[in-house]
Amino acid sequence: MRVSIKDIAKAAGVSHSTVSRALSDNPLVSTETKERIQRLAREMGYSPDAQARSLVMGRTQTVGVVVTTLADPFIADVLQSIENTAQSHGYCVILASSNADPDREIAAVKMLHSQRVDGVLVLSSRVGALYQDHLDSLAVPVVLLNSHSEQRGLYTFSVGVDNLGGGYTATAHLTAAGHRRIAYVRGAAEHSNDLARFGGYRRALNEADIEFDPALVVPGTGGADGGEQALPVLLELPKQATAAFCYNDMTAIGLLRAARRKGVSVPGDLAVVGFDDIPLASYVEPSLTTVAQPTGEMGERAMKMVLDLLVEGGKNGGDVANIVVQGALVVRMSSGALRLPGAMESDRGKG
Amino acid sequence: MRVSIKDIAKAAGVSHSTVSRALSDNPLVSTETKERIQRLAREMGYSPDAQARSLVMGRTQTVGVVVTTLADPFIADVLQSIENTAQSHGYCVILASSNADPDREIAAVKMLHSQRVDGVLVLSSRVGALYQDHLDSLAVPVVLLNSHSEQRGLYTFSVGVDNLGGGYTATAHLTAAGHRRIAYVRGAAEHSNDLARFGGYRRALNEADIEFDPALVVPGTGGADGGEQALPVLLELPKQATAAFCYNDMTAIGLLRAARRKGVSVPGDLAVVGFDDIPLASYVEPSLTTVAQPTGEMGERAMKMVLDLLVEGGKNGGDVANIVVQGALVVRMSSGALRLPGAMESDRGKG
DNA sequence: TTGTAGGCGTTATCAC
DNA sequence: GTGATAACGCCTACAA
Repeated sequence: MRVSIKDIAKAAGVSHSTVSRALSDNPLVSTETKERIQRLAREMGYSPDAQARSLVMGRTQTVGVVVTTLADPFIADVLQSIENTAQSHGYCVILASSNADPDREIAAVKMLHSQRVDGVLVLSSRVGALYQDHLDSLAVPVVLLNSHSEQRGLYTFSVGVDNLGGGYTATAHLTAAGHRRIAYVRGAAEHSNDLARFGGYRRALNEADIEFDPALVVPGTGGADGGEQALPVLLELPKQATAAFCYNDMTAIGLLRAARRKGVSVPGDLAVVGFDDIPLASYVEPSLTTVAQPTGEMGERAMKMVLDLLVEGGKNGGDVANIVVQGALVVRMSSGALRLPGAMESDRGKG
Repeated sequence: MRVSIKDIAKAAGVSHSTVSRALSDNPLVSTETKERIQRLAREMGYSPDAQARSLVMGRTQTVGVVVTTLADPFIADVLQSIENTAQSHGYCVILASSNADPDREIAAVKMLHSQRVDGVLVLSSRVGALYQDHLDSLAVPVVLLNSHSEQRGLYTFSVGVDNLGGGYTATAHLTAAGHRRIAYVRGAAEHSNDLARFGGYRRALNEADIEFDPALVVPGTGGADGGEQALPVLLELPKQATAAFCYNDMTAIGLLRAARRKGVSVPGDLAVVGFDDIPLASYVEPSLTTVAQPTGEMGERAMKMVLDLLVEGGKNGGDVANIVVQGALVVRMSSGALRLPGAMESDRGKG
């Protein structure tokens, strides 16, 4: 049988209100009875009922996290960090995955609504107008993490990496090494992340007094296939590129793979830099120079943002409260660095 | 303002019980009023309060999932599948990560207890006696997924891959290719998974009339470092090994890396087979032959098991109800196959 | 077919 | 200090 405060009250010969007070360490209870009750509760295996508590408190101490897919290691890492932060603040995480399917997205939001979560975090999604409306109807703080939103929500804030700065850093690393013919392999068309990273690329070129050549911008997909398809395009250029900055690591890895097949030496013939620093990046051959997204920091800051908004009301009042974190350049072999690759950085995938 | 059934009742001019019935599609309500109420509920933006409902129903429609770390792609994949299955059955998932820390493990269980989850899934953990006791105290079905338990729990069931069968398949693949000096690189010492895979290795040798040579069994760690350290040991063998079956993919990948550095050709000088089929496996050079764990199937079956136990009472009555799923050999380049590697299998890591 | 009343396990507001 | 009593939002006998 499940033991409630009433059971404890009976056993202790007091009223259930006294038990409630004793368990919440209310100073209005004599130390003696307090201790007696707390001991009793422990002995009887009492566990407070969060549902009942939320009902009367109006707070569930719960946040919802909507992810597109857990197969993406970036998302998994951020989620891990969110969960850690939530846990250490006494919050628990309800997980909902959408597979980027609009129907499931709104189903997820409805579910979180019914669960009366105190806040919501949305990871790596494209938040359309309809989705945004549903999020708004929750009337709880919403933090978009690495997400692209078409429309500003009433309760919506965001955390993301500085894509422009990252693109700049990556490209500047190549110009500093003396490259002047630097290609940019794009991600999915018209994605704001892609646009921003591209902007950083152009700024770095500009700063190095390199004239921008549209021919050096080749389309991609955001996946490895995009990088593979980019190589032949690069090879057919009248004036060869000596380096390529790719929208993300998967694109870069596709490029690496294609290069190996064609006998193009990396970094000898072509230096390559990616973006994200997924686990794969340190294992490919040559290991990939890239801009690391601070997943841990992003998850933690996003979760703390929700927590803050919970105490401050949390309605978005015009003043933008969006956080931009900085990526860090991780220099490995693919960009022509001379130093040895770092030690193995993880032992993921133990079976 | 949050709208409750009472608000709807007022607006509709009926009692709240009628509203409750109408919303749960109870046949005792006239179709007319039912439709009127349902329309009203929609217009007013009603969302049922799951907490309140659980309180009276005694069921939360919620399961807890305890993971050691989300950084492990195997765990992330299984979790994804669990969430999908839960969602399509109207359940929601509360996530708790433990980082394999005993304190956090029991904290997680307590939290899930307070949340009154209807069932719990534990992923890739070593479930010690203390942990098991806490799980038992929940008095809800517990399914251990790919976990090693020291002690049988009262409400505990399990789902896991056939490690022995997988080890056999992997090794038999090598014997079939004509190898007779086959090494086994172990995982973490004394882990039951390792023991079972090793058992499969021995069975395959036996079946191929190859005498077991203890010198061919070299220690590992379960991580890439284990594989790296294994190579020199293999090279110093008086009678060279021509193939190696590794405890898992990370071990195999470490071995591959070390081989490349030493100029040992794979699969020419040494054929290598792993276990798990993590995403990395198809990207390393040469791509890794391995035994794939059916993560999707495992997650789905584990979740369905919980669901089944929920209707059937769910106390473990002696008759073992443990599920063993089969791994599938994925032949790539590292074992000397002649056919080309498959197309890119995923585009993880879009940033 | 509908309304009334009670209770699920808490916390909070009163009196005493 | 402590004990009744009333919520919180919902479901469900039981009555009408």
